[in-house]
Amino acid sequence: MTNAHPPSRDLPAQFVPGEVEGRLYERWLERGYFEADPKSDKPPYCIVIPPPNVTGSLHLGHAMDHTLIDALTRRRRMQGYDALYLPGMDHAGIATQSVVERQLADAGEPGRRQMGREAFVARIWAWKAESGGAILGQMRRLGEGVDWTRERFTLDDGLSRAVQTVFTQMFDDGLIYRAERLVNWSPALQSAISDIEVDHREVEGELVSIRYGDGDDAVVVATTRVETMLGDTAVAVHPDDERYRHLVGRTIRMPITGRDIPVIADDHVDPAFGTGALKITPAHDPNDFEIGRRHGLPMPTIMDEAGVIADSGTRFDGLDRFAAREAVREELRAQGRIVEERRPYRHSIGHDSRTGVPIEPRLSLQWFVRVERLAKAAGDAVRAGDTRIHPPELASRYFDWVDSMHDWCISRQLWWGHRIPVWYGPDGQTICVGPEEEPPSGAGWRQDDDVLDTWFSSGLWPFSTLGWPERTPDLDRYYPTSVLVTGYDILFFWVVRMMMFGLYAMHAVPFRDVYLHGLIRDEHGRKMSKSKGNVIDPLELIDAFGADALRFTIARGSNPGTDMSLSTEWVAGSRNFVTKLWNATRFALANGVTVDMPLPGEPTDADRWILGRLREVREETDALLEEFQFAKATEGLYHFTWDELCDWYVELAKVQLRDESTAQGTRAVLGHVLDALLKLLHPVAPFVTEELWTTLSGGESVVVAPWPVDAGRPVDPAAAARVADLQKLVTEVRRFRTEQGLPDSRRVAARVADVSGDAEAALRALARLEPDGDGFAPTATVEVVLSDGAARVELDTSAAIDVAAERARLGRDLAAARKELEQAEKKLGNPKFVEKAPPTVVDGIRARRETAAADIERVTARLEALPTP
RNA sequence: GGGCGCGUAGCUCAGCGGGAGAGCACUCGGCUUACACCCGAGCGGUCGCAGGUUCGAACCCUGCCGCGCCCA
Repeated sequence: MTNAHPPSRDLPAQFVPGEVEGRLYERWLERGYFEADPKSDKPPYCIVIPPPNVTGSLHLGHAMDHTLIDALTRRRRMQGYDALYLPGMDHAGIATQSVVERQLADAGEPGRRQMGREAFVARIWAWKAESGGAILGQMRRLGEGVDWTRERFTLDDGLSRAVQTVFTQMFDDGLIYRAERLVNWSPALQSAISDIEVDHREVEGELVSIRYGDGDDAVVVATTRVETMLGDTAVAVHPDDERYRHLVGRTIRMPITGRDIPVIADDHVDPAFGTGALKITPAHDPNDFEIGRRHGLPMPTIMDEAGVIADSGTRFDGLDRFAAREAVREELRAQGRIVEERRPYRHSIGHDSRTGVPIEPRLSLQWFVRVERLAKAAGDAVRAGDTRIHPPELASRYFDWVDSMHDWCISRQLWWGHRIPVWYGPDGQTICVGPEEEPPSGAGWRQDDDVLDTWFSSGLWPFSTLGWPERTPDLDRYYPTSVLVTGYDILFFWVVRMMMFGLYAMHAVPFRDVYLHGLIRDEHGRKMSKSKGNVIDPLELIDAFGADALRFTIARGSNPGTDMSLSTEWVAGSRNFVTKLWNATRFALANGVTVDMPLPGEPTDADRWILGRLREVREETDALLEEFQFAKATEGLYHFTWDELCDWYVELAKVQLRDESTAQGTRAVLGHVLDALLKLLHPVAPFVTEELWTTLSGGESVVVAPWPVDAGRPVDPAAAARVADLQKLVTEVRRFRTEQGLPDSRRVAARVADVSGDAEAALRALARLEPDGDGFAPTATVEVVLSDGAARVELDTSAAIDVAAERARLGRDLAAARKELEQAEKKLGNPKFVEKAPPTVVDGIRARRETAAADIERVTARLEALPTP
């Protein structure tokens, strides 16, 4: 293999992320590693980005999406797939329009209505050009392996064509209709919004009981929105309610408006609730609307788009709805109409999820998607397993939603978005104009003013980005996409819509797997919010600790469907891990390690052990990643790297490297393990692994290096057991030293019995023991029961030992062994246990009993041998 | 009100039928030629409460208490 960049075989003492990340990323782009190739003979793998809003900047939620998607696609690329991570952004209708409107207001410029539609939309485009770049820059900082040649925007020409095409098809299929309905109206946005854009929250309001009518004909009704009485057109009671039977069919005179309204009987009135009589305001309450429809009641609208009382024919016209509430209440009070007031009265009301303003149900003419058939298909596809939801617990939420979905209001009274492709003619014609058709011209024709809900276009994202409605090579190859990665919070907003549209337009699910991650919270599990001041900016974390550290932290915390807590300390911990990896590789390089050296024909126990562990870890990592278990996979690699490779193998390697007979084999094993480990870590920590792997291997790039399918060797249980014994022995001697206050710098003469030659050399190095020379006079003995019998280390501490400390140490050992013996004997003393438990379990307990008994005997002897004070 | 989930070491979490774990924090000792962003040794928990199933329960079942989320 020829190398464009001959490796320099050594590394700076410190990894400084800021100095290498940009350079590496540019190199990856130059070489086109991230560009997909539909003509390739490799199997395809595709993930489309959940498009961030152009308004914003990357927050930790995005960083999580992006880290996980990038990890999945990088791994597949290494596994030999033609992997496509497709980037793009969402025009985010309401959010973006609001931002620009606020900018205009702040700058004291004319508002959008004064500017006019065309100028205002042009203004947003200009702003988008400027702000859209911020996110792209942040994605590069995170190291995302996206195919920039395929970047898309929900409002670009191709995607707009896709929107128009789907709209037309659905219109022709009768799946899109226009109707006057009571919709969720946001007085703040002055637009309709869909059900899921409404948050229901408890508020402290008031419940006011009002008397309508007089004398025997009086009826008391209660309401939390007194002002709506201006739009009342009936009072409803239950047909079987004796209290009101005499009133049904008669009229009752309203206070303030002086209108006579009918008393009607309707089964839906709950006679047990309140007085059993209900005021009916059909144009301003969903239930009242239904009752009004059933009884053919008039439906006067008494508020305008901004929530200001209008056309009520009363003096309250012009008052904001909340001011009107007070004013109407006071007027009623003055007229002696108020029977009771409960305040505060806690009840749940809908709020516009974007602005937080209470929703005003409003009767208006809007466009809807008839969802029944589409939602059923979306549910069935998951039931049939065509798309799998991870974690499965969240599938039930999905089913609940699709199985009881209401028609979707898709028109928005905004300007920024896909304009509804419907034209109205001078004689009342309504025609839907497809992308290949010319809109009607001539006097009296005009296009619908509204734009589509943003989620309408994001719902098409998995195929519109691949070129639909054209039948492009990309579309043929990458649809259905492989996985969708997103937060569970937009399961309904987005995932359901993509399922519905994908099945409708493509007749196939949009993705095979859906991985739903949780939210990133602060270090105490609280939601991050600007008002709490606990928001962490991912770029600051990248600046402080490097992109790899942030990515590693996110991956390590991502259990399916579960929120994670994150603090700078955690990211610092990941940075430390990256540093550890860096230094381990530096150690290898300094000792002449390269990859592809032939593994030793006669590996040492340590070699066999670490190669076996590598095999196991690689298999676990693969299995976990296939199940989207990012946290567990990452955690496993963390511990393998730190606790096994660095803490033990590298230390043992130092001994082996000093010995001619094992030095070369050790280099080969270290090279082999690091080669595989760097590859395994690359998907989550791309920068540091690239820098280390290219230096170590001289290879072109780990981005395109093959995934280590054959890493390691089959486990050698005997060798593994001997290494475990050695670890136990070393730890026990270290413990003795610590208890005796013997610093590491102080070598202690020791005589070792019943330990193999190799192990003894390792023990002496790791426990800082020196040979027993002339005049060796042991002052203490450390005994350890190992898998094949007891080992003994006699130590000459060259002074009287601290007997009290040693007595304490042995005392703890004795207590532990006694507890162990007691537990084992209790179990074995239970005949039912011996009879019913599996033999392997019983044998295990027996072995523990024997070990404990031996420990007690040994420790007791040692204690007795100690000099008495 | 319905549904889902969670209560395990000071904090954040993993473990989900057979010996209570991790990271951080804390204590003690160390600049041991990869690493002080480090090394070594430790401290720390009636696994929310109460019943039940089982030879055996943090783990399965039931109830209760507390918390979160989604939907009404």
